[in-house]
Amino acid sequence: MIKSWMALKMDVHLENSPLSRKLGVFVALSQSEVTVLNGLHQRRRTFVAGRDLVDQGQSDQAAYILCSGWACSYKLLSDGQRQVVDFQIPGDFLGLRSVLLRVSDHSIVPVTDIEVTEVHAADLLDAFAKTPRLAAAVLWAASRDEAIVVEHLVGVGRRDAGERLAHFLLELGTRLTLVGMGSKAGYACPLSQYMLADAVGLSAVHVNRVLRQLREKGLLTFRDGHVTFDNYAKLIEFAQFDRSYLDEIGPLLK
Amino acid sequence: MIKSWMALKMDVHLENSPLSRKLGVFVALSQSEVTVLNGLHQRRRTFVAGRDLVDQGQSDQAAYILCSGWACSYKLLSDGQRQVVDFQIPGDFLGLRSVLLRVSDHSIVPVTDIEVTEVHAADLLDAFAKTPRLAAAVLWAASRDEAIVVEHLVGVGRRDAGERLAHFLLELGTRLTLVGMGSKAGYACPLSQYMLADAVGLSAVHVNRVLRQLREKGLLTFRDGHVTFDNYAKLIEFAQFDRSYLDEIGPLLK
DNA sequence: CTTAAGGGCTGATCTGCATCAGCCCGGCGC
DNA sequence: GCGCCGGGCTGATGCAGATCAGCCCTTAAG
Repeated sequence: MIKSWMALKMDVHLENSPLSRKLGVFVALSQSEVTVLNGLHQRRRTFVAGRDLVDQGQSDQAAYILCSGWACSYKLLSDGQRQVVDFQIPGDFLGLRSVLLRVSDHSIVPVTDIEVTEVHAADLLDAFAKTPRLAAAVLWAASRDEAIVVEHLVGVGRRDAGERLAHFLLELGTRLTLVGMGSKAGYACPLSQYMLADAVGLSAVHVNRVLRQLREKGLLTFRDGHVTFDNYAKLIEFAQFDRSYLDEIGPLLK
Repeated sequence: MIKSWMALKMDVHLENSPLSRKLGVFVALSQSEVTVLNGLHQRRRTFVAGRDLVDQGQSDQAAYILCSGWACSYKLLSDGQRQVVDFQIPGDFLGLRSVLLRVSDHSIVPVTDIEVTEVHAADLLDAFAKTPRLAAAVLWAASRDEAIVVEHLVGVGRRDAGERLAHFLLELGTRLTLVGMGSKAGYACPLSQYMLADAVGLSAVHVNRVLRQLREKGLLTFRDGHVTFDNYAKLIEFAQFDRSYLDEIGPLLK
């Protein structure tokens, strides 16, 4: 059986990559802009699940655009604890920050086998010079990434386990929907409960229990690599989810 | 008595603003670059402590550079809980993200009376066009802000109360030192224990207890608006503090 | 066929932190 | 003078979630 979160792997048309799809939701990209964008998708590479791509403390000038599969950026503490900062899905950048800060402050590991395209700092600057609107769009994407981390911080700091998990899974669903990999019904999700635990700052045991509660409340089901929203409206209400930070676009791009 | 965190207020020379001082730690700014940078410090404004500057959900195109005083960016949950995302000190940007995302996803309130200069998106783009190195420097500053939020997330998600507080106060100390407002001995700090609590995701009561423990362990003292590092080396060890995310500079600027 | 490893799931117990309740002190308006 | 309010500080109690210890199932390797 082909895992559906890999479906795009067989079917990436450059004209409609997840990145241009994501950006295209907000900016009507002109033909030339799409061309420049596609020009970034040159050096194609693949990585296998589980083997780190970037290591904390490593110097590396390259960033990547994720084309298919899921990745995970995390930080390791010296006592072995792990905090997942964010998961990346197709259309997201990997390690953009490592290009700016000399030392990567986090590690990145593919959750599934992934396909990426390598982007050097120079390529990006070139592209920006050609189409300023694209520069603004990428800057917007980076700001959105920061907003996601901020929302994540709020969840971990101030929401209880149930709300936190629900909010997190809703956010992923919204992001996936924007690139055509999810809907209000649910989405394919390759995360283990352990990874989920490291993301929301709980123990895996507790994640398991809370998922059961969410299921029993008829809100969502997390099973066999699939998230099902059993009652989308009630879930949004329960998690106090406000999606505006994910798809609002600023004045620079209007 | 003049509160020392306001000292700069009386003494801001444009040639040596906190922002250029911060950026200058890493990039040798040329005379013309400093001139462009100072050109940003035109529309000067002041705000009084406690009155919100930017409100969650508000549309606002202006960003600010903080010249003197402290500010605080936070998010409010509908049940009244508050999560402080970060404190801003002189040399930091306020609301840069609000310029890119149409709706501000957070609120900003001055902790003390503050002085800022207003920066419109257009000014910034102008400045970038004039000196690309400055653009890279500002981009670096934005990335650093994101790294700070990420580190904050790790603290809230995976560090216990003591480490978390110690790490947080150490980080503030390092940032203040870079703009000449702190040292390894300590710094003036206008935060109440309540604000601290909202930042590290604890209750004010517990913050109070943990501060006592840190004091009794001879690590640091938080009293009368002043943080004193009683044993800097031991504190860094205790909090597992690694400052590299605050002052490393990337290949783009070398 | 056997074994081992990873993931899901569960009950029992323990603990870090929240919550509630209250006191003390200094500054400020009346 | 008084009362009030914000901030610091403390003890008692309760609970959310960690930890420990285990069982089950599926997959893959030997």
